[in-house]
Amino acid sequence: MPQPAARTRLPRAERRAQILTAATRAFARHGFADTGLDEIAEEAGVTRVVLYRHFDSKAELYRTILDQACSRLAERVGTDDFEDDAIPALLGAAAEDPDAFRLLFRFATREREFQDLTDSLSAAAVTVARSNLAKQIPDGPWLDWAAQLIPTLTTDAVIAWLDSGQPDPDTAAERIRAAIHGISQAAAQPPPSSS
Amino acid sequence: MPQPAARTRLPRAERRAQILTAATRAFARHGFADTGLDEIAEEAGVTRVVLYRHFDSKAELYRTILDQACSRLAERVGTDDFEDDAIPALLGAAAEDPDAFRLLFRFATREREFQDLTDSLSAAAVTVARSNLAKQIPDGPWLDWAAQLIPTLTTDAVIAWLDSGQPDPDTAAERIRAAIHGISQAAAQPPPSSS
DNA sequence: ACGGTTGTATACATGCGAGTAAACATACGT
DNA sequence: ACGTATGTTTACTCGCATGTATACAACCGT
Repeated sequence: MPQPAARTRLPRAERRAQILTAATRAFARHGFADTGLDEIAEEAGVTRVVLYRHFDSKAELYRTILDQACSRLAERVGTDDFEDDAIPALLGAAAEDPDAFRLLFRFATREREFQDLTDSLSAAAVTVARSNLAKQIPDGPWLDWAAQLIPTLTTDAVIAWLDSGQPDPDTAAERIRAAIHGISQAAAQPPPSSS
Repeated sequence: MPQPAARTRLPRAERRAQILTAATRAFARHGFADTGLDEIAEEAGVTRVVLYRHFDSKAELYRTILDQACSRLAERVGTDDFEDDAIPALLGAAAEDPDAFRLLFRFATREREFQDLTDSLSAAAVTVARSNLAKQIPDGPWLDWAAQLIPTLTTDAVIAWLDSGQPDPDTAAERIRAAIHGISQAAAQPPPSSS
């Protein structure tokens, strides 16, 4: 039997879970629009028909994945405020499910149809960053600049950390913190006295 | 005449150019897949049919835009090496055509069908960053990390600069440079001797 | 005033991926 | 051994955005 890959026939709940992880992996490569159902089915080692026995549509499957990812993230990092240990928490979440993290921050945040799911997240991040920076940076474009840049820098740094093989998380947290500090320092430079 | 918007009837070449800029604006909002032809047509103040009198397909239109954007970028920044004035050059290019810049770095780099157009660009950026960092950072995951992160940080910083209203470009260049420096410093920290 | 160019309107063609249906196959619990 | 749950196969339907065809309208140079 040259088919050692997938053990067929899982109980419903497990199959569902397995489809979710497989789909997350598949979507994490090219996002929603550029990932076909057949691709997902193949990734799960299953026929396209089976997908529909567990999810009503491609969109519902995707939303389920995104919901789950957001929930887990909120669970680890906290919704409202970003404590001092937010970065280690973020790294933890990313390490726990790298595909979900990549999917969320590399693709989902840019996808029209699903921005309702990610907007609150992003907006919150920017707001928090902004309020943290407000102590050091006067109101104006440079505050906007830093407040927008820092959240994306953070998630990009985490993704780069994943891509580079997840070296020591404590060091990573330290360095990401330093990078963020670098930005806020840069933005807090002596007022743009020009020349 | 309740139609003050678009002056109709342009000579062919100008119409083509106008379509290109309008399409760039439209695509820059949600990328290739999530932007319909009707949206583009409306943005150009023209019927969908007219688009096809100038371009064979949506894909060809998109590739034309991307080609142009890449060319202009290369023209300003240089293909091979990143001189010291690369950042001001990048800011200049972004200011000259913000939509194209956003389109290129926020969407096109993540779109499956067009990665052939952007991959060389991205790959070059990472390589250059890497060689620049190699002086300060030993080979290993942290070098990978910084080499991947710095290019994306740079383009994200430029986009954030655009979004915040393009305050003084010289200051911006300075601050982006500082942010980059921050990353490379962070990555060059004393070897991960760990706790 | 005429011929070509540019644009409009409208209706249609087409393809592709999502989604459905129905018949068959086989593991698994009991 | 039997019935149910799970999965496969195959062959569909369907919607929708892309792409096309045709006839009409108006501007523009000469």
